[in-house]
Amino acid sequence: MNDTTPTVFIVDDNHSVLRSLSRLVRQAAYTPVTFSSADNFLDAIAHAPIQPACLLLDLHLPGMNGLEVQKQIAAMPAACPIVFISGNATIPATVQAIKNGAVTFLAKPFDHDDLLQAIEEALEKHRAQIKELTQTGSIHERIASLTDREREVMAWVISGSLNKQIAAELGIVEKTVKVHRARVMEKMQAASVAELVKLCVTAGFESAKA
Amino acid sequence: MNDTTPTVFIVDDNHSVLRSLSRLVRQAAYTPVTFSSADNFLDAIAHAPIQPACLLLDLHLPGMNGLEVQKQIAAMPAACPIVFISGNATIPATVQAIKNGAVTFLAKPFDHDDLLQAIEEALEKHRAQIKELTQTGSIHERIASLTDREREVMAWVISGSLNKQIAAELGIVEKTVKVHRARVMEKMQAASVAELVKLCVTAGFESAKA
DNA sequence: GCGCTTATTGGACCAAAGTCCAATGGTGGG
DNA sequence: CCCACCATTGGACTTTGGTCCAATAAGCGC
Repeated sequence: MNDTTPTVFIVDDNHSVLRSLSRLVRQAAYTPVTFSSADNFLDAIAHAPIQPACLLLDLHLPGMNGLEVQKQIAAMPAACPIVFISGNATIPATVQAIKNGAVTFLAKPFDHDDLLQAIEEALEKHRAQIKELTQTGSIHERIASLTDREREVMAWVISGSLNKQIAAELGIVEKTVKVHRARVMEKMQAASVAELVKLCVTAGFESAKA
Repeated sequence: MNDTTPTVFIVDDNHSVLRSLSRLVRQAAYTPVTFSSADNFLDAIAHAPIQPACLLLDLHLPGMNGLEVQKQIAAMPAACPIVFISGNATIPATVQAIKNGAVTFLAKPFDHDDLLQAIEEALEKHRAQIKELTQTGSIHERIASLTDREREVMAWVISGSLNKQIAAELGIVEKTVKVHRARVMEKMQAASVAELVKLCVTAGFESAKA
């Protein structure tokens, strides 16, 4: 699993389809990994390391609908983008799939170039997703390293409150606020209030304000 | 045009379709406004006031494709959400429509409830869009009221730079930076650097940093 | 109990930011 | 030519923030 070629997961209950898709993917210099059922796939990726990948998913699967699979994958942190494939797709299903974030929906028979293009788009999307995730993840770690009091002080700081106002709000002395504030800046690795605010915005940390 | 009932634009080249859709919309307590060609519609909304609305658009139009219309509408500031309608839609067209932001894609024959639900979703989306727009619009106005120099100083301020650093960067004295800075805070109606940063973030104003 | 973390506060001090005052020079329009 | 706007700077002063030093007290796990 330590190769540099992106992984392309393929889930289809038809083995001959799996084989031909697999061959196409391999020829495009990707690493195909096939599954004949949704459950197998979900089990496999649940514990897999995060790396650029995408999923070619048949809409019609025995037992579990493709849209169901999509929903479950979307709930995972580093959810990989999905390219739907189906022989007899309906408009409503297509709409649902795309609205839920699928990269595209290919109706069989499809052009091979369309598939490769879709895969590339999906991989690019996943790369951006992973990058985003590692960044915000790092910020969340820093926020988690704060004590409750420090988080509380930070919430007031990024709301633009003065130290004395924060002190009054928390019922403590301004000096104490300064200490917490200094710890916050240190732990958050922010050199200025401006940077701190940006970190909190990208991490979705809400500011206080009574 | 000063009613409180949301407007539902309907564009279709088939007059009987227009009539029946119009009737449906009216029964749902919305105000239908019909157009038999895309050009007529585009002309009409180009100068129309901004208010909650949505568009029921036939994919197949004489002269201009529905997706083309979508593209042109998307380029407008307060673009209203689109609900596509088509009798013989293809999967690729559906994918494209949704990826470009359409609320949904209804294939004829469709359930009346589905249409009404789609309209409601589109209107809700537009309301949020308008709200967002008025907020960011107000911020953009304030940014526009700044002089070039003030904008420049603001870019450095929200990057977390100290006054003396900004001064060095712009080749001026710290005192001058203070003056510009004060003007920036006043014009931007920001009580603190934290607020200023948030305003710039929501407006998409990028911070400096060599 | 001892050590660790956390929250709290004090004092002294410096750097930075904000706020008044006032002034000069350039530029463009009426 | 005068006015309005803008960028620029100076001085004096207050407020605020940041940084050292150090200390006390509560809670918690081994």
